Amino acid sequence: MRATWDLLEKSGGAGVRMSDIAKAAGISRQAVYLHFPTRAELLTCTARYMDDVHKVDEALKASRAATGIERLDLWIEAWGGYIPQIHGVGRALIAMRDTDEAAAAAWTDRMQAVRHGCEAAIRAVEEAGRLKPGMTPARATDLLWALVSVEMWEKLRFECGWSQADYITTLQAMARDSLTS
Amino acid sequence: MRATWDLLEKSGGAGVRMSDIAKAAGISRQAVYLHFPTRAELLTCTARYMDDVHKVDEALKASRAATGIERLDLWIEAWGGYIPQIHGVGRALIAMRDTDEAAAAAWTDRMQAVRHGCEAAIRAVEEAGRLKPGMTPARATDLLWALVSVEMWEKLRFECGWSQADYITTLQAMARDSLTS
DNA sequence: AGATAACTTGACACTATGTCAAGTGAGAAT
DNA sequence: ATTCTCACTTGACATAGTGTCAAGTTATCT
Repeated sequence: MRATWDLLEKSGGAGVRMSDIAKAAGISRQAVYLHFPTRAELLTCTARYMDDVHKVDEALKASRAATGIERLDLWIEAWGGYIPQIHGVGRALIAMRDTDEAAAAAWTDRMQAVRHGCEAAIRAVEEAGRLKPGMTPARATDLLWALVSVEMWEKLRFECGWSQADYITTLQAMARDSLTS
Repeated sequence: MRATWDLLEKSGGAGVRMSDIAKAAGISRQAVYLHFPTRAELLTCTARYMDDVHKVDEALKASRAATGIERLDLWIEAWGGYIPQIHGVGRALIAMRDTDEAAAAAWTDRMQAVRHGCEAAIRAVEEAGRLKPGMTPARATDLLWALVSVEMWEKLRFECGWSQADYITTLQAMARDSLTS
């Protein structure tokens, strides 16, 4: 899992084969399959392992403590700050989605967790009476979720050349402008 | 190209092999290579063919005639309305990006054209003096471009279950709220 | 009658994942 | 001291899809 992590981080998630991972781990390609039945499984286990090492729960604690619009800001900062760290594995999983059922399910599952974070942030805004008029919580959650997606981050960060700091502050502003009053 | 189009439209862009396309076109798999050297080439030619058939230029003409914020609205409506039609081919090209250099270049090229549309729309807003304070044209273009990306459309349309009409009106509102004053 | 273009069939190379079988070497159990 | 077990090794193979190549067929044009 460490080898997978390193390689995917280095490559940005593309072009990493089972044989590359095996070589990096110092074992034979076949030996990898003694631990993980498929590539998809190796990837998802690696993702979970990274969550543990990064102590994701703790990192998101700060945003959970806040209320109202501040909670929205902190959520974007927390999750948006985590994206770069999981980007390699995420990219690899996203690429496998089209052909591999298990990879699709694993990624959907992870993104569902992110969605719950978005939902909670929007609920905090609503409870503070600051949800934009005409906007339902469900719709606001959808929009926020799409806004903080890995694909959006990739686009702004790499294709548009934004810095990570720009990404965070601009997305915070955009969420505030379009979801709150 | 017609067979490719049909199959990709039906499948949503995944799981369409050269042999499927050949069969649908009523020729042998190898014969496809007499017309298109690679899968990537077939896909990009099909995309261009679709642009021709759909008369994209004409469809975007309405938005080009408008000014100010109306132009932004019309641009989102025009391009956003075209996404469903090219989605199959787009999806297939996006999926190939990671492994195929040519596919990556072809898709980037197409998206660059969309970017120019975004740029023009933002310029119209700026010329009307309605660009959000603190927002540069470049940054606004980046944001609009990311907002109207195919990936964002897929997420809202399929993963969130929005209707096409919802997608258009909500994105228009979002762009207005976050990019204009 | 012959040339040409658009095919056909069949075989093959390549890449990557995943499987299988037989063997090896180190440490634990007895 | 022997045997057992486990984590590995090597090598071969199946499968799926793309792309290539060679040889043959068929309709049409000259």
